[in-house]
Parts: sequence; C-alpha cells; structure tokens
Amino acid sequence: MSAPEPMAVVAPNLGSSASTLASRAPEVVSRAPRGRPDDSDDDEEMPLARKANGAKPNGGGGGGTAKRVVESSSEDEKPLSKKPRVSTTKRRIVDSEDEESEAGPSSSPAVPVKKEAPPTPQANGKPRSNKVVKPASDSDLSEDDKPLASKASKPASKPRSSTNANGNGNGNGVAKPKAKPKKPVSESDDLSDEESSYSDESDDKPLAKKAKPAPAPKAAPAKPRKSDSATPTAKPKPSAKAVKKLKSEPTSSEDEDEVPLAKKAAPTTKGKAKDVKKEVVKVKKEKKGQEEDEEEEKYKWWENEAMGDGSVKWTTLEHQAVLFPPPYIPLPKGIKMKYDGVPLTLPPESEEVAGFFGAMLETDHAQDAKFRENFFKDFKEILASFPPASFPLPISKQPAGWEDVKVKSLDKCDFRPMFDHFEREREKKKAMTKDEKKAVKEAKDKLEAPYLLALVDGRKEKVGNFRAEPPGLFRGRGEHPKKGTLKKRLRPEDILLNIGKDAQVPKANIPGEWKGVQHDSTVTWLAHWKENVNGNSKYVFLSAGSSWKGQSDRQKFEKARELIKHIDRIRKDYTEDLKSKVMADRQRATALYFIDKLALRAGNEKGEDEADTVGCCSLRYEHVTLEPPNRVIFDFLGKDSMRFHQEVEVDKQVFKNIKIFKDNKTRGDDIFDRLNTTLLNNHLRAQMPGLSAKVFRTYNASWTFQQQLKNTPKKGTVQEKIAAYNTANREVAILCNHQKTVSKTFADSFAKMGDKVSPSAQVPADETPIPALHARAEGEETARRVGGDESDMDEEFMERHEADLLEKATEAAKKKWEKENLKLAEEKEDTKPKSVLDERLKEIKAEFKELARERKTKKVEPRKGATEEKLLEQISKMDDRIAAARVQMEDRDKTKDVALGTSKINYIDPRLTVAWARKYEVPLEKLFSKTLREKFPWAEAEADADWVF
DNA sequence: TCCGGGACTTAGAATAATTTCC
DNA sequence: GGAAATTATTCTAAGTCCCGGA
Repeated sequence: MSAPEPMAVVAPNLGSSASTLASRAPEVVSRAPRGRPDDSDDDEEMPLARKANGAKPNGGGGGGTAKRVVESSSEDEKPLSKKPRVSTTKRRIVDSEDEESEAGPSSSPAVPVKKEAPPTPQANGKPRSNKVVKPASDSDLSEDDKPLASKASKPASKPRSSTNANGNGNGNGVAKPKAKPKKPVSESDDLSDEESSYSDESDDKPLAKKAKPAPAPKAAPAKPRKSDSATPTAKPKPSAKAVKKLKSEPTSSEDEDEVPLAKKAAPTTKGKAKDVKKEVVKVKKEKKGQEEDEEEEKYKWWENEAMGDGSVKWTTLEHQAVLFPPPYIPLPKGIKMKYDGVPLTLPPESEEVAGFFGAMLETDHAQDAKFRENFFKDFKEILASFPPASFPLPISKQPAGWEDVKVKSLDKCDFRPMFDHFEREREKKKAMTKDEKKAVKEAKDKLEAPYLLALVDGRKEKVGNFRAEPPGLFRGRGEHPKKGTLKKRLRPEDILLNIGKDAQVPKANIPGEWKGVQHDSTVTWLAHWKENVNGNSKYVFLSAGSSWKGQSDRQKFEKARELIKHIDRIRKDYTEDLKSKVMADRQRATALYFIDKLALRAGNEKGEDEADTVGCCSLRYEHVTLEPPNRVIFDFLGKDSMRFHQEVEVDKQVFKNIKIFKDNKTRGDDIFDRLNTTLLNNHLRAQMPGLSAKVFRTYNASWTFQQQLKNTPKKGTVQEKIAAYNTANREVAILCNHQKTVSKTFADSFAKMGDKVSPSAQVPADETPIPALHARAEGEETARRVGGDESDMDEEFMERHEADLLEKATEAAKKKWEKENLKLAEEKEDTKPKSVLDERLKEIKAEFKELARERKTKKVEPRKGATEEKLLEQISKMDDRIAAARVQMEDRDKTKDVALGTSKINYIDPRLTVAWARKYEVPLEKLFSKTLREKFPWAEAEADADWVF
C-alpha cells in the first residue's frame, strides 16, 4: 500500500506513559501484591513487548498493597539535572490490514468526510508498548545497527565539547559534527532505482547551511539593527521592514486626522503616564465585584471583523518599560566566603558573584564540572577587577605572603558561610508574621503597579515579563557549553524601548539613560536587550492574555484546522515521494513522514556554542538505528535536552530510505544531508499557504485530543469525566514528548498512597481495623472472606499496623492533654494532673491489647452499638475509598514524568476543552486555571458544546 | 543563494500560592 | 495551625520561522 492509512486511536489506558514506567521499572522491595482485582485485565491488555520483557503489569507498584517503590536503576540514581529524561516507547507507525483489525472500531475512517478523521498520528495509532531499555548484545547486531548505548562507550575520534553525564549514547560524548557539508539538491542526486545506489560523490556541492564558522567571542554583542538609528534623543528611523509595511498601510499615526478615537480621547501625553499609574493602582486594589465590571470592559478582539495579521500592530503605545532589580546590597560583615580556610573580604562587585554560586551550593549545578569551570573563569575575572580587600586577620596572624594570595582553585573556595546566610534569611522570611508578609507584598505591589499595564491604542493590556532579568549564573539546559557563565546586571543603557511616538518616554527606576527609543508599530515588543552570555535577544512582550497574543494564538489553531483540508493530499504526496528518484525529495518526504507520525520538531541547525540537541532535519547517523525488517529506533536529545527514545515500526519504504541515507556515512553525519528546515518549509508552504513543520504538531496534538475525548464516560461522575480528559491530555503530552522531572518526593508520597490502598489503613486511628470490623459484624468467616482473604493483610502487617496506630493514638492523647492544660492555664483554671493522661493512655493500651487478642484468637466481641447494617455500610464506604485511591495512584504514577501543561497551553485548541466542558457539564475552572481562562477568552466565546476541531 | 539575526512561540525549572494533612 | 504536598504562576532558556542584505 502506498498512502498511509489513518491511524487507530490508542486505547487510553495503554498510553506510553506506562512505557516510561517500564523503561525505568522501579524496584519493588516489599511484598508482592496479592489478588489485585484488575490485575488480569492489565495483563490482557499489556502490549507484547512489555510482556516479553517481563515488565510488571502495573509499572512496578501501581496497585499493590503497601509497596515501597524505590527508584533504583542506576540511571535514576543520578542527579536529575544531569539526566536526560527518557520517553522510551515502542510504537508502530506502519499501517497494515493487520493493524486495522487490531485497532478495532475506534480506527478513524480512511477517507475523511469534511472535517472528519484525518489520520491521527501514531501516538494513538496503536497501543504503544513499553520496553525496558536494556543494552542489546553487541554481537547480535552489525556495527551500524548496534544500540546507541553500546556505541556510546566507544571512544570517539574527536571529542565533543560536552559529554552526556548519563552516557546514554545519544551521541553525546562523540565529536559533534563540525559543519559537515550537505549535498546540493540537483539532478545528480537522482536515484537510479528504488533501492538506490546513491553514494556520497565527491563532486557534490554541499548545502551551505552547514559550513558555519565558529562564532566570534560575544564580549561586545552587536547592537540590534533597529537600534542603530535609535538614540534617546533623536527619533530613530523605523526599520526597513517597518517603513515598507507602513508605506502600504493607509493608517498613519502621523496623520492627525486619522488618529483613532481611542487616541484622541486619551489624556495629554504628559498626564498619560500618571493616568496609567493611577489605573494600575486602581486595578490592583479593586475587589472581586469590581473586577467583574472590568471584565465587561475588556476588549473582545474576536468580535471584530478585521482580525488577522496586518503588519501594523498598534497606533499608540504607552508603557513603563522595564523594572530593574534593586542594586546589590552587600552581605553583613561577618558573612564571608573562605579561600583555603581564610575568610575573604570581597568588594560588593565580586561578593555578589560569589553569592550567586553560594546560593546554588546545594543544587546539581554546583557539582557540574562545566558549570563550575565557566563560573570560576568569570569569578576570577571579576576578582581581578575587584580583588579581596585583605584577609580580615590581625597582621601577625596573616599567612605569610598573604598579599600575594590569589584565588586559583574553585575547590579551595568555600561558599558555605554565604549559603548558610541565605538559608537563614529564607527561614526568617518564612517565619514572618502575616502582617509582615502583607506589608512586604504591598510594597512589592506598589513598586510593580506602574509596570503591570500598557496602553495599546488606548486600551489597557497586561504586560508579561516587565522585570529586567536579574544578574546571575546562566542555567543552560543539558550540556550547554556556557552554563555557569555570569549573566551580567542590566542597566538602562542596555535596553532599547519600543513605544508610541507621542507617548512619554518612561524614566528608568535606576540611574541611566535608555540605549534607545524607537517607534516601530509593526512589532509587538515593548523593550529589547541582548544578554551577554549567548548574545541572544530578549524582549518584553504583553502577557499571554493580551489581545495580540490571543489573536496570534487563534490564528495558530485556525492554521492547524486548515491543514485538515490538505492533510490527505499532503500525506499522499509525501508517500509517493518516499520513492522519488531525487534524493532531496526522498529525504524531504521521509522527514515529513516522521514529523507527521512522530510529531518531531523541524530541527534547525545549531551552533557550536549551544547544547547538542537535534530535531528531525538535523538528526544524525547515531540518532537512528535500524532493526530489520522495519523497526527504527530513535535516540536523541531534543529541545531542552529532553531525550527522545522510541522504537517504531515504520513503512517499509521509510525503513529502506533511512538505510540508504545512512549508507556510506558515519557518526556525526547528517541523515538528511540534502535537507534543511528552510527547504522543508518552502515545500510545505507550496502545499498550503502558511504551512510549516510546526503546524503538524499543533494539528496532530489537537486532533489526537479530540479523538481521545471520545472515550469520556457519558454517565460518569465529574471526577471520572475529568480523569478521561486528563488521559486525553496525557496522550497528547506523550505524543509531543513533554516531560518533567520526577519530583524528589514522588517515591515517598507514592509509597504513602500505597499504604492508603490497604484496607486497614482506611480505618481511622481510633477505629477498629477492618478484619475485626468484619468479624464483629458477620463473624469470622465473613472477616476472612471480605477482609482477610481479599485484602493484603497478613499477621505481620496487622501487627505493624496496630503498633503504628497505637503510637499515633498515644501521641494524640498526649497532645490533647497538653493542649487542654495550656488552655486551662490561660484561663487561670486548675490544670489536669498527669494521672488523667496516664489513665487515658492505659485505656488506649487496653483497647489495642484487646484488638491484638481478637486478631490472634480470631474471636471477636461486637462493640456497643455496632449493628451489622452499620458496619457493612462502613465497609462499603471503605471499599469505595480504596478503589478511588487505587485509580488515583495509577494516575499519579502514569503522570509522574509527563508534563501535561505544555500541551494544554500551546498545542490543544482551547475550544476543544470549552466544547467538551459544555457537552459533559464539567465546570471549565476544573480544566483551566485562572491564567488559562484569561489566555483563552476567545475560546469561551466561540465554542459551543458541538464545536469540533 | 547564503547567512545572520529579528521576532515570536514553546519549554521545563524554579518559585509562590493554595490545599490537604496531621 | 503549621507542615507538607500539590497546583499555579513566573521565569527565562531554547526552539521555529522568516526576512533582508550581501
């Protein structure tokens, strides 16, 4: 078959989050679970790969009783920050009749009707099986097909600038290809036949994109182009782009007659800034009711006819620019870092930098070699300019030649006194009274108030990141070659403002003049600067809830919806091109196949001074391994150095192609040497206006979500419906490889939950454990049947549990007695003597002794007032609680390393959520936080219960 | 055509706020 | 009521994509 068929929707309970579990199978160190009700189901649905690998059905502790889960794999024991997180998944993206039948009735129809059922991405095409990642035996595979892990250990011919601490074989630790030339797209690329005998001919001209010279040192970053003409005094010339756009734009802010009403109505320029401030303070102080009134005033841009991306974004623009952090306040006199055991008196300039490191002492960064190296280089530099004043010791006690002592080794630097000081300060802050905290908050609010809002064409809009980034140490992700570098303090001289011509130029809150002021109405940023570490541009934009961001968000999703109309044709085209005789076309088609099916990012070229991460177009030889007949294993670090590790079964032609593309290449070589993101996107734009690689991610994410939501139980409780919603969300997050660090407290809290699932733990401290309860209600037989046999309680467990309860009850009684006495003392009444407490403790002890006796003799006396009915009701409630806790536990486990937020914020059309909430009568606030509702007001206005993507 | 870089979106970590637990 | 856990928000790094100049 040639055209990819639509892919089946995956069963929600088999998402690959579980695969992640399997790949990092936590070790169960306590007893195995007994008779979990859903074990059998799990087993039945467990993908073969998992079964074959002996993965535990529930990902290692999901439903067992009182299991202690210990993250025990060597990988898991490494510091999180050093460890690229894994999305290890096996999936199948090849389509076959076989698959269709497996997929069952939930498969999307092959030919969509109108907006229906374009094929969904593979994430949902088939239950993704899980695989425990284990090193394959090298001898099983040819050199090329060896798993990356084993290859990684091979010494690279050329050392990379950075290595992967995890040694996971993502290509880190291997020479990063130095601008390997790509081949030209020319007729000479023609493949003679389908199998192709393509070879890397020497006369092929490389694609120029790769040959990037090493960047020059960025000590003095170049000014932004637009600022070249921008000075604080003279009005700069708008950028060429702006001029061009403005020329074609009839609305000119210079034309007095055409000044929009909003502007005319606005107060005079001088008074405007004050007015903005006043408004801000007012907004901050207003209570809920008033806020609701404000709501109504909000600009509903989505109701306007003329929406869309005209090049001119505003006519008038007023704002307060950026808020600089307060200047550095030197530490108290006694707080000093030490060098070689000797306290150093540092001038504020170098003390501040020392403090940056000191504050991070307990983080993984401070242990990271590259981070330390970069920090120390910059620290030494600042020390050279601002050296220690002297050692604060009497002259007689100074070490010999102390004047010449130089800070030469980071290992001899002791920042602990600084760290301890920061900790104490933090504790102090925590211990502040409510009023003190309130006062601090009020002061902060007052300071920030003027910066919160901007006036865009007379409308109030929230500003996003108005704070100038404070100085610190650069926290690059993954193996970033610059991590630890000093990020310098910004001054007004670094900041270029973009503001309305007639607006008052704000004054900075620290001394200094702005770098420049421009009035470019074709852009949406308010302030710009270049950071010193990488020379990257930073901007102040309006907040996510602003009309500018809202409009562009909506356009993004509309573009993704437009793709629905073209997707069949595009898929057909690239499927045909998989066999193209032109190498460039064949590579493009193959890349597109991956972008579409696996939701890979485009993969722009990256520089030497960045972390070595890749996307589709920049995949290299070592990132893709082939396993005949048609299995492809991806293992690479993507955006933010997140590991992408998946095994997929692909179309045979795709498999063949990759084999061809890898031919005659070696580690470090690009797989797609005739392709880059520009070529790919140019092609896509020709297929559909405005189409680019990233649109596929949006489209596939939203489409998948819509399909997944069909699994919502119509008659379920709100909780059950939300669980279905979250499952759908999770599938999308997995598809997009959105990961998060497993929280450090996860193992503990998961174990606690495990205890909860135990029936006996459901019994409050002052109540009788279930078996006894059952026994009292129905006699021993029932107790064994209901409580004893079905639960996971054995003698040893019960003993331990009772001991726990006794301890808790004793503690509670003591606290109660103390509290009562405290109160009595306050009221100047006689306190209760110790004998009262002793009496109570005696009673508690006796009760537990009785319990133990009942357990041992299995003879139980019904308690006062305990009727069979009451006790059965209690049992039933407990069973419900246990069931709910189990569901919650599984959910928690599946989501522990999957970040749901990113897809909800960026990829899932919010109208889907709104429509679903309306259809299933779930309050929207249970799905969208306050900020998300502020971000998506247009979705609430547009989507009714029947809205479809 | 190539390349640099401007402008914007997307991303996980860090931190703050809120809720739950004891 | 305070501590711990959880959730929401903020922060800023790291992507994408496209434009314009050489």
